[in-house]
Amino acid sequence: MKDILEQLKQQGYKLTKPREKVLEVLMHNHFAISAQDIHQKIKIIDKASVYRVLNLLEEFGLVNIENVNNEKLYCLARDPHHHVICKKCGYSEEVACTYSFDDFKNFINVQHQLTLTGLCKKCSN
Amino acid sequence: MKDILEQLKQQGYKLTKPREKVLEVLMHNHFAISAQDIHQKIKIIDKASVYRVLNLLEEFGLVNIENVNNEKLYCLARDPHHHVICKKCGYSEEVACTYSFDDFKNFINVQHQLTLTGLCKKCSN
DNA sequence: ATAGCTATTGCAAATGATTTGCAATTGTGA
DNA sequence: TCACAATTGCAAATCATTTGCAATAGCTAT
Repeated sequence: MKDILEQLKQQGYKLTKPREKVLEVLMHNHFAISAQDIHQKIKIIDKASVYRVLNLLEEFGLVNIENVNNEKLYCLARDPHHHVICKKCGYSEEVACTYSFDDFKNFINVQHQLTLTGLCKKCSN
Repeated sequence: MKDILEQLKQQGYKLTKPREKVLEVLMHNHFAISAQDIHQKIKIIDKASVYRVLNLLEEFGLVNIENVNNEKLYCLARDPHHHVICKKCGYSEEVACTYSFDDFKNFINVQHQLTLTGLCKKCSN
């Protein structure tokens, strides 16, 4: 986490409580989590600020994003991996990222976002 | 298109104008398009109905979905492929889908949704 | 330490995509 | 053609995310 905060600081961004807190939650949460749920865990921080921090992290490619039920789920971009997420209950499991891209001729700064959704065993009964 | 409508009919769904019109737009549009833009092209159909049709198609796995700027983009699921989409202007190009999944032990009915976003040449100046 | 400048925050209100309740309409099978 | 259930259009509600702005808090130089 220090790494990331330092990295941001080097870019001229201040080291603030919202940034620290949101990163803390992401650090301790190995699965994809929504902005709403992050805010739930750190109510001291305003929801708008949670969104602002997440957008900053996204801009720097520091988080992976997945979309489930019209809501973005965030996860720190450690090793490239994704999640299978149950559409009903939200249960998820890690999946290694095996995707490799050719270079894009006409695009720069391409980021990918893979969302795998399905029904977990429990919910499929 | 007849195929899809027939397929739905076989499942007990009625053959209605909204379903026909939305499919028509998707047929003629090889790139990812938003519900809003679909509605723009067929204003006779209510926006709510456009959404209902799209959700139905999604349920049946007949469309691929990508997420750009908090908005879902739909594309008929013909051959497995995706799009690189410019975050700024919306310009997009097709990309073959090279993703292959292992079987999932604890999930069924897994669908994948891959979104590639970046900046196109024009917008990167 | 302090002062001062600017980035960042919290708050409340706005936005915008998507969903929903319900009465009216329409497709389908008899 | 009739009757019934599914589906629509409309308007209002939801819900995630964004934004304007005044107040606050980092950071740098003194």
